[in-house]
Amino acid sequence: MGLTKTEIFTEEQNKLASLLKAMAHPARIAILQQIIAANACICGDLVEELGLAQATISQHLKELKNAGIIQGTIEGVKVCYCIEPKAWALLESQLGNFLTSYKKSESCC
Amino acid sequence: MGLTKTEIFTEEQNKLASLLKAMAHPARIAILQQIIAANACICGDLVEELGLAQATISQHLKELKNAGIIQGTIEGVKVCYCIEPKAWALLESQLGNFLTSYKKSESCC
DNA sequence: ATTTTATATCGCAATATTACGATGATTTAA
DNA sequence: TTAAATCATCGTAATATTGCGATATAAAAT
Repeated sequence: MGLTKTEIFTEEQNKLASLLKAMAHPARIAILQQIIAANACICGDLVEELGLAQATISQHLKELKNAGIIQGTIEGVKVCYCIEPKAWALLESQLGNFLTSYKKSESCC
Repeated sequence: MGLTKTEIFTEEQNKLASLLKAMAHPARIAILQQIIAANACICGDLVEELGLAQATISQHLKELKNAGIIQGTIEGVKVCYCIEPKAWALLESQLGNFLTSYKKSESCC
């Protein structure tokens, strides 16, 4: 085996899982934080900021792109990355709903 | 290789990543939703609700437990699972901070 | 004591992830 | 045209994940 049975879950569950999966790595969290902190497109100075090889960073960026969380535009020799506002909004709403759906109750272990 | 270089990231980045990773699977999202929807401990009727084998569900529950997101208490023959309020609160605050740190700006691609 | 019920663990096969060196592609500079 | 800079992709090794049957464990019922 080794492959997730996506058929048995809802569209929403699968989508949320894939967004979370894309973020579920410290390097990718760091990348997103840098992009957000720059408050603009970041032209991959990420290799120097993080301590990972260029190929590795590129791969992480690809995963974030595939998940639709970021987008990259070619700017001369460089490529500028920024947050995809739609995906981020989806994440905020879906995750927000999910997280706030739990209310601490006393009738529990 | 194949193993994450946790040393080069902050404690917070690693912690958030591990929490996200634990949730980043449709089955585990479904499990959490069921636990939350029950608004109480759920005594593993999960095997019938989801379409996965008992061994698989047990494994997913273990991962959620290892991440500290849920806790299980033995109740006779059954085991009752519920959300770990502390972990959930951490998730809400950390993820909340992270998600709201991005403000859609126009100076972007 | 034995059986039933509910859950956990083991072992395995298939696949996915992580990391990186090497190489390729593309645009600007010389 | 050639060289430099920047990023993507390929190939590969190490490790992790997913799923499940088989089996183990432990409490309750008989």
